[in-house]
Amino acid sequence: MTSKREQLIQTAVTLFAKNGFHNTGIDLIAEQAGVTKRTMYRHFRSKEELILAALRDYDARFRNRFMQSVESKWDDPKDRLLGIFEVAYDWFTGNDFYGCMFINAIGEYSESHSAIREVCKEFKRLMLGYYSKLAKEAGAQNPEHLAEQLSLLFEGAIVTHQVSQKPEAGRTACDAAKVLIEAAFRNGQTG
Amino acid sequence: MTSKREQLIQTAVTLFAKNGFHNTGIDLIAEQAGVTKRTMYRHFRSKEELILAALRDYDARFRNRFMQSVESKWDDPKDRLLGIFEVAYDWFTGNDFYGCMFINAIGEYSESHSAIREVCKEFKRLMLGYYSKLAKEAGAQNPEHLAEQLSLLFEGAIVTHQVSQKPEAGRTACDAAKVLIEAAFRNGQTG
DNA sequence: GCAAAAGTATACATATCTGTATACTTAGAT
DNA sequence: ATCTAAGTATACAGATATGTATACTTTTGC
Repeated sequence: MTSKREQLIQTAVTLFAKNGFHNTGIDLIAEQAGVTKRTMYRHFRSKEELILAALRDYDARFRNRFMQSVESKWDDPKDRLLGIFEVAYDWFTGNDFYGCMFINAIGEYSESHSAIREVCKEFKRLMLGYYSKLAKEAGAQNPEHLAEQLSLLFEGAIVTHQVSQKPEAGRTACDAAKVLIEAAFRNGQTG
Repeated sequence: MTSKREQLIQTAVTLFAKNGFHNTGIDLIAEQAGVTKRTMYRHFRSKEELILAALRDYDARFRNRFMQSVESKWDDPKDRLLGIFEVAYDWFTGNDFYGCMFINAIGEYSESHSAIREVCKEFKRLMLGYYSKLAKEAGAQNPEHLAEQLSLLFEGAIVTHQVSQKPEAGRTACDAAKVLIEAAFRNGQTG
Protein backbone atom coordinates (compact mmCIF):
# COMPACT_ATOMS: atom_id res chain seq x y z
CA MET A 1 0.00 0.00 0.00
CA THR A 2 1.31 3.41 -0.94
CA SER A 3 1.76 5.93 1.80
CA LYS A 4 -0.61 8.84 2.25
CA ARG A 5 2.25 11.10 1.36
CA GLU A 6 2.71 9.31 -1.94
CA GLN A 7 -1.00 9.44 -2.67
CA LEU A 8 -0.99 13.17 -2.03
CA ILE A 9 1.93 13.75 -4.36
CA GLN A 10 0.49 11.64 -7.16
CA THR A 11 -2.89 13.34 -6.90
CA ALA A 12 -1.23 16.73 -6.83
CA VAL A 13 0.78 15.95 -9.96
CA THR A 14 -2.35 14.90 -11.82
CA LEU A 15 -4.45 17.86 -10.79
CA PHE A 16 -1.73 20.47 -11.20
CA ALA A 17 -0.95 19.18 -14.67
CA LYS A 18 -4.56 19.16 -15.78
CA ASN A 19 -6.00 22.21 -14.07
CA GLY A 20 -3.04 24.40 -13.24
CA PHE A 21 -1.49 25.32 -9.92
CA HIS A 22 -3.44 28.32 -8.66
CA ASN A 23 -6.60 26.76 -9.96
CA THR A 24 -6.15 23.59 -7.91
CA GLY A 25 -7.12 23.90 -4.27
CA ILE A 26 -5.76 22.00 -1.30
CA ASP A 27 -9.22 20.76 -0.41
CA LEU A 28 -9.68 19.06 -3.77
CA ILE A 29 -6.24 17.48 -3.67
CA ALA A 30 -6.86 16.10 -0.19
CA GLU A 31 -10.30 14.82 -1.13
CA GLN A 32 -9.07 13.15 -4.34
CA ALA A 33 -6.17 11.62 -2.46
CA GLY A 34 -8.62 10.22 0.09
CA VAL A 35 -7.04 12.10 2.93
CA THR A 36 -8.02 14.94 5.21
CA LYS A 37 -6.56 18.40 4.88
CA ARG A 38 -5.07 18.08 8.35
CA THR A 39 -3.05 15.10 7.14
CA MET A 40 -1.86 16.99 4.11
CA TYR A 41 -0.60 19.79 6.30
CA ARG A 42 1.21 17.31 8.49
CA HIS A 43 3.23 16.18 5.45
CA PHE A 44 3.66 19.53 3.75
CA ARG A 45 3.86 22.77 5.61
CA SER A 46 2.28 24.74 2.80
CA LYS A 47 0.84 24.47 -0.69
CA GLU A 48 4.17 25.57 -2.11
CA GLU A 49 5.89 22.66 -0.34
CA LEU A 50 3.40 20.31 -1.96
CA ILE A 51 4.01 21.90 -5.34
CA LEU A 52 7.74 21.46 -4.90
CA ALA A 53 7.34 17.85 -3.84
CA ALA A 54 5.07 17.19 -6.82
CA LEU A 55 7.49 18.78 -9.26
CA ARG A 56 10.48 16.92 -7.80
CA ASP A 57 8.65 13.63 -7.90
CA TYR A 58 7.49 14.18 -11.45
CA ASP A 59 10.97 15.27 -12.46
CA ALA A 60 12.53 11.99 -11.36
CA ARG A 61 9.76 9.79 -12.69
CA PHE A 62 9.49 11.51 -16.04
CA ARG A 63 13.20 11.45 -16.79
CA ASN A 64 13.47 7.85 -15.71
CA ARG A 65 10.59 6.73 -17.87
CA PHE A 66 11.85 8.81 -20.77
CA MET A 67 15.40 7.50 -20.73
CA GLN A 68 14.32 3.90 -20.25
CA SER A 69 11.94 4.25 -23.15
CA VAL A 70 14.65 5.58 -25.44
CA GLU A 71 17.21 3.03 -24.38
CA SER A 72 14.95 0.04 -24.60
CA LYS A 73 13.98 0.85 -28.17
CA TRP A 74 17.30 1.79 -29.76
CA ASP A 75 20.88 0.74 -29.22
CA ASP A 76 22.85 2.98 -31.52
CA PRO A 77 23.44 6.37 -29.88
CA LYS A 78 22.70 8.20 -33.11
CA ASP A 79 19.39 6.37 -33.40
CA ARG A 80 18.67 7.29 -29.82
CA LEU A 81 19.16 10.95 -30.60
CA LEU A 82 16.34 10.69 -33.10
CA GLY A 83 14.43 8.31 -30.87
CA ILE A 84 13.99 11.16 -28.42
CA PHE A 85 11.40 12.59 -30.78
CA GLU A 86 9.63 9.31 -31.28
CA VAL A 87 9.22 8.91 -27.55
CA ALA A 88 8.10 12.53 -27.30
CA TYR A 89 5.46 11.85 -29.92
CA ASP A 90 4.06 8.99 -27.87
CA TRP A 91 3.92 11.31 -24.89
CA PHE A 92 2.12 14.06 -26.82
CA THR A 93 -0.51 11.80 -28.22
CA GLY A 94 -1.26 10.10 -24.93
CA ASN A 95 -4.53 10.64 -23.13
CA ASP A 96 -3.49 13.14 -20.55
CA PHE A 97 -0.99 15.41 -22.18
CA TYR A 98 -1.18 18.93 -20.81
CA GLY A 99 2.19 20.19 -21.93
CA CYS A 100 5.30 20.29 -19.81
CA MET A 101 4.52 20.69 -16.14
CA PHE A 102 7.65 22.75 -15.58
CA ILE A 103 6.94 25.20 -18.35
CA ASN A 104 3.41 25.55 -17.02
CA ALA A 105 4.72 26.09 -13.50
CA ILE A 106 6.98 28.94 -14.60
CA GLY A 107 4.03 30.46 -16.45
CA GLU A 108 2.30 30.78 -13.09
CA TYR A 109 5.30 31.42 -10.86
CA SER A 110 7.58 33.70 -12.79
CA GLU A 111 9.59 35.10 -9.91
CA SER A 112 13.22 34.97 -10.88
CA HIS A 113 14.65 33.50 -7.72
CA SER A 114 12.26 31.00 -6.27
CA ALA A 115 12.45 27.38 -5.24
CA ILE A 116 9.89 26.50 -7.89
CA ARG A 117 11.98 28.02 -10.65
CA GLU A 118 15.05 26.17 -9.44
CA VAL A 119 13.29 22.82 -9.72
CA CYS A 120 12.09 23.66 -13.22
CA LYS A 121 15.50 24.84 -14.35
CA GLU A 122 17.08 21.72 -12.91
CA PHE A 123 14.69 19.47 -14.82
CA LYS A 124 15.52 21.20 -18.08
CA ARG A 125 19.22 21.09 -17.25
CA LEU A 126 19.09 17.35 -16.64
CA MET A 127 17.15 16.68 -19.84
CA LEU A 128 19.70 18.70 -21.76
CA GLY A 129 22.46 16.74 -20.09
CA TYR A 130 20.90 13.54 -21.36
CA TYR A 131 20.75 14.78 -24.95
CA SER A 132 24.33 15.89 -24.55
CA LYS A 133 25.40 12.50 -23.31
CA LEU A 134 23.73 10.79 -26.27
CA ALA A 135 25.34 13.25 -28.69
CA LYS A 136 28.72 12.58 -27.14
CA GLU A 137 28.25 8.81 -27.36
CA ALA A 138 27.21 9.22 -30.96
CA GLY A 139 30.50 10.96 -31.60
CA ALA A 140 29.32 14.46 -32.39
CA GLN A 141 32.20 16.91 -32.34
CA ASN A 142 30.27 19.53 -30.42
CA PRO A 143 27.77 17.46 -28.45
CA GLU A 144 26.66 20.29 -26.17
CA HIS A 145 25.82 22.48 -29.10
CA LEU A 146 23.88 19.76 -30.88
CA ALA A 147 22.09 18.94 -27.63
CA GLU A 148 21.01 22.54 -27.22
CA GLN A 149 19.69 22.64 -30.74
CA LEU A 150 17.74 19.42 -30.31
CA SER A 151 16.46 20.67 -26.99
CA LEU A 152 14.95 23.71 -28.69
CA LEU A 153 13.15 21.45 -31.15
CA PHE A 154 11.92 19.31 -28.31
CA GLU A 155 10.56 22.21 -26.28
CA GLY A 156 9.09 23.72 -29.41
CA ALA A 157 7.29 20.51 -30.23
CA ILE A 158 5.88 20.28 -26.70
CA VAL A 159 4.31 23.72 -26.68
CA THR A 160 3.20 23.51 -30.30
CA HIS A 161 1.37 20.32 -29.62
CA GLN A 162 0.03 21.71 -26.35
CA VAL A 163 -1.32 24.94 -27.80
CA SER A 164 -2.15 24.10 -31.39
CA GLN A 165 -2.92 20.43 -30.92
CA LYS A 166 -1.08 19.47 -34.09
CA PRO A 167 0.16 15.89 -34.05
CA GLU A 168 2.40 16.67 -37.04
CA ALA A 169 4.59 18.81 -34.76
CA GLY A 170 6.30 15.64 -33.61
CA ARG A 171 7.00 14.58 -37.20
CA THR A 172 8.30 18.04 -38.08
CA ALA A 173 10.60 18.06 -35.08
CA CYS A 174 11.93 14.68 -36.14
CA ASP A 175 12.61 15.93 -39.68
CA ALA A 176 14.39 19.01 -38.41
CA ALA A 177 16.37 16.93 -35.93
CA LYS A 178 17.62 14.71 -38.75
CA VAL A 179 18.94 17.75 -40.59
CA LEU A 180 20.65 19.17 -37.52
CA ILE A 181 22.18 15.83 -36.58
CA GLU A 182 23.48 15.23 -40.08
CA ALA A 183 24.96 18.70 -40.16
CA ALA A 184 26.59 18.17 -36.77
CA PHE A 185 28.33 15.07 -38.03
CA ARG A 186 29.24 16.47 -41.41
CA ASN A 187 31.33 19.33 -40.12
CA GLY A 188 31.51 19.35 -36.38
CA GLN A 189 30.61 22.98 -35.90
CA THR A 190 27.09 23.62 -37.13
CA GLY A 191 26.94 27.22 -38.16
CA MET B 1 -6.58 60.30 -23.93
CA THR B 2 -7.01 56.57 -24.10
CA SER B 3 -10.39 55.14 -23.25
CA LYS B 4 -11.04 53.39 -19.97
CA ARG B 5 -11.59 50.23 -21.95
CA GLU B 6 -8.14 50.52 -23.46
CA GLN B 7 -6.57 51.22 -20.07
CA LEU B 8 -8.24 48.13 -18.67
CA ILE B 9 -6.97 45.95 -21.51
CA GLN B 10 -3.42 47.26 -21.30
CA THR B 11 -3.30 46.82 -17.53
CA ALA B 12 -4.76 43.35 -17.87
CA VAL B 13 -2.13 42.36 -20.44
CA THR B 14 0.67 43.55 -18.18
CA LEU B 15 -0.62 41.86 -15.04
CA PHE B 16 -1.66 38.61 -16.70
CA ALA B 17 1.74 38.33 -18.37
CA LYS B 18 3.66 39.00 -15.19
CA ASN B 19 1.57 37.28 -12.54
CA GLY B 20 -0.56 34.79 -14.41
CA PHE B 21 -4.28 34.66 -15.05
CA HIS B 22 -5.80 32.97 -12.03
CA ASN B 23 -3.38 34.83 -9.82
CA THR B 24 -4.47 38.25 -11.06
CA GLY B 25 -7.70 39.53 -9.53
CA ILE B 26 -10.25 41.87 -11.05
CA ASP B 27 -9.85 44.30 -8.15
CA LEU B 28 -6.16 44.75 -8.81
CA ILE B 29 -6.64 45.21 -12.53
CA ALA B 30 -9.32 47.85 -11.96
CA GLU B 31 -7.23 49.64 -9.37
CA GLN B 32 -4.09 49.64 -11.53
CA ALA B 33 -6.11 50.85 -14.50
CA GLY B 34 -7.46 53.70 -12.40
CA VAL B 35 -11.03 52.56 -12.79
CA THR B 36 -13.71 51.12 -10.55
CA LYS B 37 -14.74 47.51 -10.72
CA ARG B 38 -18.24 48.59 -11.75
CA THR B 39 -16.77 50.22 -14.85
CA MET B 40 -14.79 47.15 -15.69
CA TYR B 41 -17.94 45.06 -15.56
CA ARG B 42 -19.71 47.52 -17.83
CA HIS B 43 -17.06 46.86 -20.49
CA PHE B 44 -16.55 43.16 -19.93
CA ARG B 45 -19.26 40.86 -18.72
CA SER B 46 -16.81 38.57 -16.94
CA LYS B 47 -13.16 38.00 -16.21
CA GLU B 48 -12.99 35.57 -19.10
CA GLU B 49 -14.20 38.28 -21.46
CA LEU B 50 -11.43 40.53 -20.23
CA ILE B 51 -8.89 37.76 -20.69
CA LEU B 52 -10.10 37.24 -24.25
CA ALA B 53 -9.95 40.94 -24.99
CA ALA B 54 -6.44 41.15 -23.53
CA LEU B 55 -5.23 38.17 -25.57
CA ARG B 56 -6.79 39.50 -28.80
CA ASP B 57 -5.33 42.92 -28.26
CA TYR B 58 -1.91 41.52 -27.48
CA ASP B 59 -2.14 39.19 -30.47
CA ALA B 60 -2.61 42.08 -32.90
CA ARG B 61 -0.05 44.38 -31.28
CA PHE B 62 2.62 41.73 -30.90
CA ARG B 63 2.43 40.46 -34.45
CA ASN B 64 2.38 43.99 -35.81
CA ARG B 65 5.40 45.05 -33.84
CA PHE B 66 7.20 41.84 -34.69
CA MET B 67 6.65 42.02 -38.42
CA GLN B 68 7.50 45.70 -38.60
CA SER B 69 10.66 45.06 -36.67
CA VAL B 70 11.75 42.30 -39.03
CA GLU B 71 10.87 44.22 -42.16
CA SER B 72 12.47 47.47 -41.12
CA LYS B 73 15.79 45.77 -40.43
CA TRP B 74 16.18 43.44 -43.40
CA ASP B 75 15.09 43.57 -47.00
CA ASP B 76 16.11 40.21 -48.38
CA PRO B 77 13.49 37.56 -47.51
CA LYS B 78 16.17 35.02 -46.67
CA ASP B 79 17.75 37.50 -44.26
CA ARG B 80 14.35 38.13 -42.77
CA LEU B 81 13.91 34.42 -42.05
CA LEU B 82 17.01 34.59 -39.89
CA GLY B 83 16.05 38.04 -38.63
CA ILE B 84 13.10 36.46 -36.88
CA PHE B 85 15.50 35.10 -34.32
CA GLU B 86 17.34 38.37 -33.89
CA VAL B 87 14.08 40.13 -33.13
CA ALA B 88 13.11 37.31 -30.81
CA TYR B 89 16.39 37.73 -28.95
CA ASP B 90 15.63 41.41 -28.36
CA TRP B 91 12.24 40.41 -27.02
CA PHE B 92 13.69 37.77 -24.68
CA THR B 93 16.29 40.06 -23.21
CA GLY B 94 13.90 42.95 -22.67
CA ASN B 95 12.89 44.02 -19.19
CA ASP B 96 9.52 42.40 -18.92
CA PHE B 97 9.77 39.09 -20.67
CA TYR B 98 7.55 36.48 -19.08
CA GLY B 99 7.39 34.01 -21.92
CA CYS B 100 4.64 33.78 -24.49
CA MET B 101 1.31 34.92 -23.10
CA PHE B 102 -0.56 32.39 -25.21
CA ILE B 103 1.49 29.44 -24.08
CA ASN B 104 1.03 30.58 -20.50
CA ALA B 105 -2.71 30.96 -21.05
CA ILE B 106 -3.05 27.39 -22.29
CA GLY B 107 -1.05 26.24 -19.28
CA GLU B 108 -3.82 27.61 -17.10
CA TYR B 109 -6.81 26.96 -19.35
CA SER B 110 -6.23 23.60 -20.92
CA GLU B 111 -9.79 22.78 -21.90
CA SER B 112 -9.74 21.53 -25.44
CA HIS B 113 -12.61 23.54 -26.85
CA SER B 114 -12.65 26.96 -25.29
CA ALA B 115 -12.64 30.50 -26.59
CA ILE B 116 -9.29 31.08 -24.90
CA ARG B 117 -7.68 28.18 -26.70
CA GLU B 118 -9.02 29.36 -30.02
CA VAL B 119 -7.39 32.76 -29.60
CA CYS B 120 -4.08 31.14 -28.68
CA LYS B 121 -4.21 28.72 -31.58
CA GLU B 122 -5.05 31.55 -33.95
CA PHE B 123 -2.06 33.57 -32.77
CA LYS B 124 0.28 30.66 -33.40
CA ARG B 125 -1.37 29.99 -36.74
CA LEU B 126 -0.84 33.59 -37.84
CA MET B 127 2.79 33.63 -36.72
CA LEU B 128 3.38 30.42 -38.64
CA GLY B 129 1.71 31.99 -41.66
CA TYR B 130 4.18 34.83 -41.48
CA TYR B 131 7.19 32.53 -41.42
CA SER B 132 5.65 30.66 -44.29
CA LYS B 133 5.18 33.83 -46.30
CA LEU B 134 8.82 34.79 -45.75
CA ALA B 135 9.97 31.31 -46.72
CA LYS B 136 7.91 31.48 -49.89
CA GLU B 137 9.28 34.91 -50.78
CA ALA B 138 12.77 33.58 -50.16
CA GLY B 139 12.05 30.88 -52.70
CA ALA B 140 12.09 27.82 -50.49
CA GLN B 141 10.70 24.82 -52.28
CA ASN B 142 8.63 23.68 -49.35
CA PRO B 143 7.97 26.94 -47.48
CA GLU B 144 5.33 25.52 -45.16
CA HIS B 145 7.64 22.77 -44.02
CA LEU B 146 10.52 25.13 -43.41
CA ALA B 147 8.18 27.50 -41.59
CA GLU B 148 7.04 24.73 -39.29
CA GLN B 149 10.61 23.79 -38.51
CA LEU B 150 11.59 27.36 -37.75
CA SER B 151 8.47 27.77 -35.67
CA LEU B 152 9.55 24.88 -33.46
CA LEU B 153 12.91 26.55 -32.90
CA PHE B 154 11.18 29.81 -32.12
CA GLU B 155 8.81 28.32 -29.57
CA GLY B 156 11.64 26.29 -28.12
CA ALA B 157 13.77 29.39 -27.68
CA ILE B 158 10.89 31.22 -25.97
CA VAL B 159 10.29 28.59 -23.32
CA THR B 160 13.96 27.83 -22.84
CA HIS B 161 14.69 31.43 -22.16
CA GLN B 162 11.59 31.72 -19.99
CA VAL B 163 12.35 28.72 -17.82
CA SER B 164 16.13 28.44 -17.83
CA GLN B 165 16.94 32.12 -18.35
CA LYS B 166 19.69 31.32 -20.80
CA PRO B 167 20.36 34.19 -23.18
CA GLU B 168 22.36 31.83 -25.40
CA ALA B 169 19.11 30.09 -26.38
CA GLY B 170 18.52 32.86 -28.91
CA ARG B 171 21.96 32.35 -30.41
CA THR B 172 21.49 28.58 -30.55
CA ALA B 173 18.14 28.96 -32.27
CA CYS B 174 19.75 31.24 -34.80
CA ASP B 175 22.51 28.71 -35.49
CA ALA B 176 20.03 25.89 -35.91
CA ALA B 177 17.83 28.06 -38.12
CA LYS B 178 20.77 28.70 -40.44
CA VAL B 179 21.31 24.98 -40.86
CA LEU B 180 17.64 24.30 -41.53
CA ILE B 181 17.33 27.18 -43.98
CA GLU B 182 20.42 26.13 -45.88
CA ALA B 183 19.18 22.58 -46.06
CA ALA B 184 15.79 23.78 -47.28
CA PHE B 185 17.42 25.63 -50.15
CA ARG B 186 19.93 22.95 -50.94
CA ASN B 187 17.45 20.24 -51.71
CA GLY B 188 13.91 21.46 -51.32
CA GLN B 189 12.71 18.61 -49.18
CA THR B 190 14.49 18.67 -45.85
CA GLY B 191 14.53 15.11 -44.65
C1' DG C 1 -30.08 71.96 -22.77
C1' DC C 2 -30.94 67.50 -21.57
C1' DA C 3 -31.35 62.59 -21.58
C1' DA C 4 -28.60 58.56 -21.83
C1' DA C 5 -24.42 56.55 -21.14
C1' DA C 6 -20.42 56.05 -18.53
C1' DG C 7 -18.10 56.90 -14.47
C1' DT C 8 -17.20 57.00 -9.06
C1' DA C 9 -17.56 55.24 -4.46
C1' DT C 10 -18.79 51.85 -1.55
C1' DA C 11 -20.95 48.15 0.32
C1' DC C 12 -22.60 43.61 -0.20
C1' DA C 13 -23.46 38.55 -1.48
C1' DT C 14 -21.38 34.38 -2.15
C1' DA C 15 -17.93 31.34 -2.89
C1' DT C 16 -13.46 29.58 -2.36
C1' DC C 17 -8.78 29.85 -0.84
C1' DT C 18 -4.91 28.69 2.55
C1' DG C 19 -4.03 27.44 6.89
C1' DT C 20 -5.28 26.40 11.95
C1' DA C 21 -7.86 24.53 16.09
C1' DT C 22 -10.26 20.96 18.62
C1' DA C 23 -11.47 16.53 19.85
C1' DC C 24 -11.51 11.89 18.85
C1' DT C 25 -9.49 7.44 16.74
C1' DT C 26 -6.49 4.32 14.90
C1' DA C 27 -1.90 1.97 14.06
C1' DG C 28 2.95 0.76 15.16
C1' DA C 29 7.19 0.39 17.73
C1' DT C 30 9.65 -0.59 21.64
C1' DA D 1 0.75 -2.77 27.04
C1' DT D 2 1.32 1.63 26.31
C1' DC D 3 2.93 5.83 24.28
C1' DT D 4 3.57 8.38 20.23
C1' DA D 5 2.77 9.50 15.65
C1' DA D 6 -0.49 9.64 12.12
C1' DG D 7 -5.02 9.65 10.87
C1' DT D 8 -10.28 11.28 10.78
C1' DA D 9 -13.93 14.64 11.07
C1' DT D 10 -15.30 19.07 11.36
C1' DA D 11 -15.42 23.68 12.27
C1' DC D 12 -13.33 27.97 12.02
C1' DA D 13 -10.42 32.26 10.90
C1' DG D 14 -9.15 35.44 7.69
C1' DA D 15 -8.03 36.63 3.18
C1' DT D 16 -9.34 37.02 -1.39
C1' DA D 17 -12.13 35.78 -5.51
C1' DT D 18 -15.92 37.06 -8.88
C1' DG D 19 -19.78 39.46 -9.54
C1' DT D 20 -23.93 42.60 -8.08
C1' DA D 21 -26.59 46.54 -5.85
C1' DT D 22 -27.31 51.31 -4.63
C1' DA D 23 -26.86 56.05 -4.95
C1' DC D 24 -24.56 59.80 -6.75
C1' DT D 25 -21.69 62.46 -10.48
C1' DT D 26 -19.66 63.45 -14.83
C1' DT D 27 -19.37 63.28 -19.70
C1' DT D 28 -21.14 63.37 -24.17
C1' DG D 29 -24.18 63.12 -28.34
C1' DC D 30 -28.03 65.07 -30.43
